[in-house]
Amino acid sequence: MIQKQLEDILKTIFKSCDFDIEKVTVNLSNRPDLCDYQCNDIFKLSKVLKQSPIEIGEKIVGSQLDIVKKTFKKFEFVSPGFINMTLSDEFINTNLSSMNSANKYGIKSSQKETYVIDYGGANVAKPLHVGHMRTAIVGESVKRIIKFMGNDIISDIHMGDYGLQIGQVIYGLQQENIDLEAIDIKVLNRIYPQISALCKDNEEIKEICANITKELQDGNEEYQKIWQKIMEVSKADMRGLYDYLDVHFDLWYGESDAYPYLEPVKNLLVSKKLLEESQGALVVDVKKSNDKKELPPLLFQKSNGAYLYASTDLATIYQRVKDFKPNHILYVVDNRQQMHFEQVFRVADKSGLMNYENLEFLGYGTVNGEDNKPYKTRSGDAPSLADLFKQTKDIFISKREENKNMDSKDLDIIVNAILKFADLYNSRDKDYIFDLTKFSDVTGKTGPYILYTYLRIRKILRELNLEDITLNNTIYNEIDRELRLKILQTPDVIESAFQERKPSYIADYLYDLCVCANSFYTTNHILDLIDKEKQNNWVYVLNLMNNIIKDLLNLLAIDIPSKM
RNA sequence: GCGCCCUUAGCUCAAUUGGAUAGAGCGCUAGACUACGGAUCUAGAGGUUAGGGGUUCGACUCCCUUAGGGCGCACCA
Repeated sequence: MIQKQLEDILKTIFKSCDFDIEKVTVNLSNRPDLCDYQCNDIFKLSKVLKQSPIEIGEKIVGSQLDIVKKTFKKFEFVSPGFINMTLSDEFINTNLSSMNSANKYGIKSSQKETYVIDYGGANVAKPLHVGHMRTAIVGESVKRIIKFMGNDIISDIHMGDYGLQIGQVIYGLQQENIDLEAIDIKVLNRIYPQISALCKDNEEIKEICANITKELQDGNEEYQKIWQKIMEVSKADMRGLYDYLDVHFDLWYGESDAYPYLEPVKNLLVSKKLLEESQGALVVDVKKSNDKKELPPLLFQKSNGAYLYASTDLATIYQRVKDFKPNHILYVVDNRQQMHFEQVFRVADKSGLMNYENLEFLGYGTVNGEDNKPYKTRSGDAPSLADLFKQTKDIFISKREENKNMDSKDLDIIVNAILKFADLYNSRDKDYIFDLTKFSDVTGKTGPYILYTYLRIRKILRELNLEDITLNNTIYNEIDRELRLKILQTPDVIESAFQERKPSYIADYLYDLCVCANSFYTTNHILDLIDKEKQNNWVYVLNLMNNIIKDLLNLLAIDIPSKM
């Protein structure tokens, strides 16, 4: 919240110079050699006031207010229109200690709101792959960030559990005469790809599978029994994988849970006169006059009476509104579904279910291999998550002889750190290249590097008594100052990660913080310091920093091993 | 064909949403310790931000255009 504080201070100064301005923006400096923070609003102000930037700037910088002396070591105007701010030691340290004593580093949650977040999106009876890992990792982090900001958030895995793939699997099971009791995850993982491939070039079988699906949805008892069993087996398997990733859902709902709400939604659409018939199907028009390209209508009900993805998504919104009255619903889904959600959101808005702006599409990019195509194993399949975890572990172990003797729990934590940090430091909405060897390195921008930094600092802190440590107003050297300034950014970083729904801001910042920490560590010895006051101050700062690292890692759902 | 997204150092990515000299990691080169954990740190080289035009005090960022790539275009999810 440093930026906000500085903005308020600047506003006061502007006012005292008779420059009445509604909003002042302060940014982190992009010239750290010149200043810590900067304000670029003079240009805008000069346009409004029709005065030269220099005139305005000089006047502001010349302000004799007490707060200026207190806050800044240097407060300068630089042509053509920058206000450069270098913070005073007092200001830095005061803020550090209030961060240390405040709950959540002094972040004030705005008004508390209720969110529903939809991520995971696993399909029952289909093996999970890297794509599912991405939504799980991103979604879990976004969820934790929103919760950290003081909101209520309900997470829903929203499984694909009632679609065509179920019909396909039931068909496959019947073909092979597999008993209910014999259905296990191995069978499912084998059958789905088999039948799915078969359907691609056999219309007849596809038709049969579609019919089975329809009958299942209509309540066919035999199919319901098989479906129950598939659900049971599949969910148990998913749970294992998600637990390993430390990803947890409040609700394990799926499409099937939305079925009871299809009728009410249909009635709603009818009452609003939105439903039209088109080629035997029921659709909702979603065109807008300013669309560059005509958006196809949302297909609500097939000509054979069956419901689709879009219809259950609407029904799910209906259900969520009824159960939780959320202010926001967030969807962490593949970028390729953008158009689908655009249709759904428009219909939700038109029908009065939920406002368009409160439905957020958080698309994520594809996980690609080194050829820049979706990540596949050498055999050409999408690798299963379980295999991926094992492979990551093996690669990490192979990095160093000592790793062979590591505690297996610690190894699992590190595997998580490797995969999550690599995923999250990339922008959510962009594709990224999946390179396990690189990700599991301990040097460079990786999860292990962060963990290593944390652990070596912790080692020092454990040697010392942390009670009664205090902070005075001294900053001892350049790297010390750099570290303290870096730490001050924490609340601003969390805030913007929340606003943009971008965990990558946190991952990026964590890395910067650790670089600072390591640099500090090599320059300044602590344990053998004779100057106890200095030691006391540094321990205070490092302790605060490590608490921050731990909390930020937690926002990325990354845990800390006992040692590495 | 139409629409959306992308193209930044050899490779993988940033750039606080229009600000100053475009930053990191890997790789490469050269350094620093009898180690509070060297799985570290300090330097250096490396760029016409795909090409061209425009908007303005100022453009990787906005607009137009050309080229290349990815994705999507109603009875799958």
